[in-house]
Amino acid sequence: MLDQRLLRDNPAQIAEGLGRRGTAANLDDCHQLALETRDLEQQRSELQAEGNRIGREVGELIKAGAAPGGEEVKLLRQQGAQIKHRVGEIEEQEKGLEAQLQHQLLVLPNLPSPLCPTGRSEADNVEVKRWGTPRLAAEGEQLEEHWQIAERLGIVDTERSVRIAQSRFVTLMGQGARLERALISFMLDCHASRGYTEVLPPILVNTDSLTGSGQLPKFAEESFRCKDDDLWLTPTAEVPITSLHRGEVINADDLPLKYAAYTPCFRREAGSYGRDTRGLIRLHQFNKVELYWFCHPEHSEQAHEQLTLDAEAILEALQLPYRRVELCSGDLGFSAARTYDLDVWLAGAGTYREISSCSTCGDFQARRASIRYRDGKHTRLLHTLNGSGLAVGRTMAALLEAGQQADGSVRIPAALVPYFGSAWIGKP
RNA sequence: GGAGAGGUGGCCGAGUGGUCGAAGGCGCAGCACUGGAAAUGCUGUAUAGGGGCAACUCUAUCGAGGGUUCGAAUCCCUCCCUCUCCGCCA
Repeated sequence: MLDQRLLRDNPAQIAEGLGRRGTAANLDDCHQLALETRDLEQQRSELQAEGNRIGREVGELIKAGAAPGGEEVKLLRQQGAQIKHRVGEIEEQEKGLEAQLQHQLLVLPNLPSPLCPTGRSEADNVEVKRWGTPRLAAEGEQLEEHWQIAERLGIVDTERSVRIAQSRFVTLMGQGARLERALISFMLDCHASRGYTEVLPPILVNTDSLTGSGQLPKFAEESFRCKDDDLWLTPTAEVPITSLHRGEVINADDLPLKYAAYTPCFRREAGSYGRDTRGLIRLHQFNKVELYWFCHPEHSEQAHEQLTLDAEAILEALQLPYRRVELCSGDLGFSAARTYDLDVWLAGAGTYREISSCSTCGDFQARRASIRYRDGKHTRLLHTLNGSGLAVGRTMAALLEAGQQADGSVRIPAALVPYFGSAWIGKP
């Protein structure tokens, strides 16, 4: 959520930031609302001060021996009642405006960081780094896509998953299931050794949690909902982890807090009909290990670099070639101020594919979720950062395509062997 | 699901209508004492919002919302949450 004070004092700055995102918003309305709300608050608090004074006076008079029913007291009572009435009226107005303002603010996205390159769409994103050598088909070699490999090896059952649930769900079988589990453990261990605290949070989350991280109110149609319970299936561990400290004040000395959380993630993928219909790329349910930092505002830029490096460490350990792309202002997610996407090389498909998205959200989520740190006498909003480390299904896809052999088997990278228990899948 | 108890400041805990944002204690910070420390003493120590260059000041907040009253932590209503016991259950 954006700062109300900034909205009152400098709406032009907000307009400029939203403009860079390509978001057109009726800020005039919003700005006006913020000013009116403040004015009403002023009026109200003056009246309340007057009312408090009268109340105190009545108390003193009675204590000093005045008759509780006497003229003097009676007059004050009438005044008090009058003020109370007016306060009530103003409060009602104020509540209405406040609700409107809140509603408008909650659907405004974060402002891009000054460091974020300006651009309109994906096409304007900036590649900042490449690692590894993408595997290309050798002469006469036909590289398969991961879903072909998986089907052939019998490690993913798509058809029966439709029976169990519906399309865009998969069931992993045998070595497929084992590989997924191995990847999760491997990633968590890796991050733990780099200073992250492992977290296994609830994956049903309440409305406040989704609002805190920015998924609600604007993107309700993206999440699965248990409508009898005010609970939703979490679309990413970012949601429960943000709320892990919702409403808290954290000692500056304890920052940064670094968490690595494995959760299944659930997304309705509304409006993606026909895209990535095969394989492990786009599912209603998928596994992800998420990295999350709560940090001091002064350190968040550096933290963003570090978090991204920590995600990249997994790709490098698995010897998966990737590129790092900085998203332009027009391609940023709702809560992000700045984002690096990591795209892994899919050898069979012959393309780079997003496998991680590492964002700094500045104080945007912290304001929504009221997460502050104590710095001496003051409490201030801290900064939150998140990034996939990594999306597990897509990692498996990349591994299958990268490790495929002429004999139809798949070679497993050395780092994963202790977890997977074998260096091969489907070795005859 | 059934029965009961309870929600007050960082924590413990007092407070049943009137200068109560809230006694007391613990914790924490500063100062004094000390060669240094402990112990002791003194002082300070919530959050949010508004106004002010600032000192400061006003308002709100005792789980949440509503009501009674000139005045509510305290009385009334509704809701939420936590804990204990029983039942069921991985």
